[in-house]
Amino acid sequence: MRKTSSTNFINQTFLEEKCTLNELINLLSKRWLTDVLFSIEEGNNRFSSLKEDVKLISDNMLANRLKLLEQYGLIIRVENKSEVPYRIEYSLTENGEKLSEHLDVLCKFSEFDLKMKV
Amino acid sequence: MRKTSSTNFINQTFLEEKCTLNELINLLSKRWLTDVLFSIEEGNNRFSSLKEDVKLISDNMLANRLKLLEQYGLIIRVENKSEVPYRIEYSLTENGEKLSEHLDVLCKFSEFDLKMKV
DNA sequence: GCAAGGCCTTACTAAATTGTGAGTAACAAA
DNA sequence: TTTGTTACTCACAATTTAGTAAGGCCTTGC
Repeated sequence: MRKTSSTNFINQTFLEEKCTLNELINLLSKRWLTDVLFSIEEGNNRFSSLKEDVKLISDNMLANRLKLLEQYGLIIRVENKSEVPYRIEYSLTENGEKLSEHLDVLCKFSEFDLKMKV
Repeated sequence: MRKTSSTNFINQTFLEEKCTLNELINLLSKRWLTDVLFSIEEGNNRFSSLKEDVKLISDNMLANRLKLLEQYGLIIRVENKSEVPYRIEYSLTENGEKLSEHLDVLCKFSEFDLKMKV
């Protein structure tokens, strides 16, 4: 739970209200989040296959990042409770795909142009 | 100082090595950093004018973000010690401008397409 | 000589994020 | 009836990041 009276919170809110880019970057900066997004895009559409594909991620983090991605409308979660065995599928929304394309561009930039830290 | 033996550090390193995008996002996610970049782009090229323009930022943070931006080759710092009064100027590098353009695109995406948190 | 302005640095504290380990609910197969 | 699978949840500890307050160094103006 965040402490809404802290300077930390106030400053973040100030920046997010000034420009939505700050909110997007805040989201993207959550560890594993973009990796989960890309993994879903590559066809890993179940909790278990994501966990296998995104190496080193914990259950806790995976569940949390999936929830965030869903809240922001970047992925959708579909329950197939009738199926046996019990099965839930994730897939990118249109916005999720758009974002992924933007990230590809940024990725190329970082790969070829950004001078990395020493 | 970071503790290089922690899982936290190991995981971050793993992700950055897997894809440089993660390193870029880590950089961008430092609070105030993109705002400082944009402020320099808009012509605020001195410590004091940046401090005035990027509201609520502290000296400490501003100095740190300037250092980071310089390390990553996104801005350059020029000392004009001969000038009176003593004067230091910051400006974007070519890469800094490229990045700024990429961020503009992302900003539009976040503004028009991203569903924000409730 | 002393205060003021510009550009930081440092030590410290507060708060946020990430990781760990255990546990849950629903269903099925042995 | 115990065990296994899938998809999580929760409390807590470890780590990292951000903010605060004070001070330092250099130059100029009075």
